[in-house]
Amino acid sequence: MTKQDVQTDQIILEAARKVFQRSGFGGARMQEIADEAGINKASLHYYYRSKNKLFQTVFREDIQLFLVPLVGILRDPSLSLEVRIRTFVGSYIKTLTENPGLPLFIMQELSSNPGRLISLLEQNVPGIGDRYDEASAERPDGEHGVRETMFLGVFIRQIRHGMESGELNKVDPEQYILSMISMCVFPFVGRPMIRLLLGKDEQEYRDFLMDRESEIIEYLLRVLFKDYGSRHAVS
Amino acid sequence: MTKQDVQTDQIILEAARKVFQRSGFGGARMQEIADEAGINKASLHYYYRSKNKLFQTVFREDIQLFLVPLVGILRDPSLSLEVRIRTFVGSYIKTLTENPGLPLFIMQELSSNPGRLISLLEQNVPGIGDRYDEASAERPDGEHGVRETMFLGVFIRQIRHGMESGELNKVDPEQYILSMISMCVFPFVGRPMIRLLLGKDEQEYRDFLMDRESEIIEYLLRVLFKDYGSRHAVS
DNA sequence: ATTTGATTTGACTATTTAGTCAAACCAAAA
DNA sequence: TTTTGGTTTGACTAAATAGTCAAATCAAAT
Repeated sequence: MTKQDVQTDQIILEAARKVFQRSGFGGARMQEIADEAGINKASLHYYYRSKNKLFQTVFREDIQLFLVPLVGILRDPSLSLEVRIRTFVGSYIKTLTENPGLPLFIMQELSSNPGRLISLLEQNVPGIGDRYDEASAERPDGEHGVRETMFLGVFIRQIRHGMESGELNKVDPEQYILSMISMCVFPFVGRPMIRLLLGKDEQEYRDFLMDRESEIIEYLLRVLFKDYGSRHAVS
Repeated sequence: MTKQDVQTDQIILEAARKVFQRSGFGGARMQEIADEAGINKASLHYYYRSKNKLFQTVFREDIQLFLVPLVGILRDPSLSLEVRIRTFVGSYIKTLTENPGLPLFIMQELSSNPGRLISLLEQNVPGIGDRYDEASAERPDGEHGVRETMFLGVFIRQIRHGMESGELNKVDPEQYILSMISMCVFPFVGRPMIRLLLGKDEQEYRDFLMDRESEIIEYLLRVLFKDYGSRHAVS
């Protein structure tokens, strides 16, 4: 019957996100989440039956946010290779700047419970976890070698083509993608350590991250495109 | 009086390392550590007074292990730029292959408690945390701009020199270092997610990581050295 | 004003968990 | 064999924590 301006369940969700990201599932306390949301612990349970349920809701949203650039940009068949790289890096840096705690949280929870990701993704993309599970060696022939193309197939084929046509330097496409993701994500995962190593305060590090997008793109294109040096003559 | 073949405190330490790495400080249970070590929980407290004490011991060792390549190789004044890069990547990949859970654990704990790193390092390198602490803006002049050279100064100066002499492409040295570290470390931090994205099982991913060292070095040199293309003509 | 149904709360319970302790154990020295 | 001092253990305590519940509150509809 009652309707508030700002929905309580959304406030709770944001509070929970904050606390879970700071302390992980095991370290998070329901009381802490209630305090952060400015409500009673009993109310917390009124909205989300249990800690597990609350966590699942937060985590499901987070993982989706994290995967959007991957499934969206990397699979879009309309993009040229260079534009795809530029767009991906730009979009990922943007997402992560807006949600700095996201990747570490996801990595941590995935690491302590890898099955969680599988079951979450299975709901959207049936069969994706097949090769992940150690035990499931059996699979009908004919599907072999297709699995890896689920998310990244378009991108990988594009790189292979460019290599065959002689336009690109020789690289392992999977290694290349991993490097791309690494350079985007790690600065957020390793923030405190990097800050210390580079001797930067919070503001300096934010500025540093602002410059990062173009720097990464530069590396990626220089590594991949044979003619990059001549296209962008370096002083 | 009694001395065992394998020291109990070492067994405990390894068990604790395993559990802490899996669940973090907050999520770890003393009972779980005791089980993992095959001893009674009371014995656990006999050897390490408290959970905090045990954690500190584990974390101190881990952070040291993680920083060895950084402070060792990156600061060694005797190495040429190319050898430094090659050695660093090789050494880091090796360390992380032997301790796959290390970086995620460190990143997580550092993130939920950044002060911990400072106080640990202060013991060895007094003054290192000065710029880290938001509040400490005041510092005697003359020391400014020297702070970042604490760990990375040798490396950064070497890159600057090469750029001035025209041997190297223009890059931001700090961004370059971050990219190098990112490409080494992230594959271990994001293991479960990358495995899923690339559709690899554990064995395949291990093989994939074995090839990574040379691939990263290739990227790094190609980005940095102007003549890399001609030195290593790519078919 | 009264009713109604959703929401909020303080007080409660049950369980988990870090940490303690006295007694038992054990291997070597006397 | 007895003693000694480090080690191990089961049983315990105190504190923290997830989850419950009946009563109070509140805002809108009648």
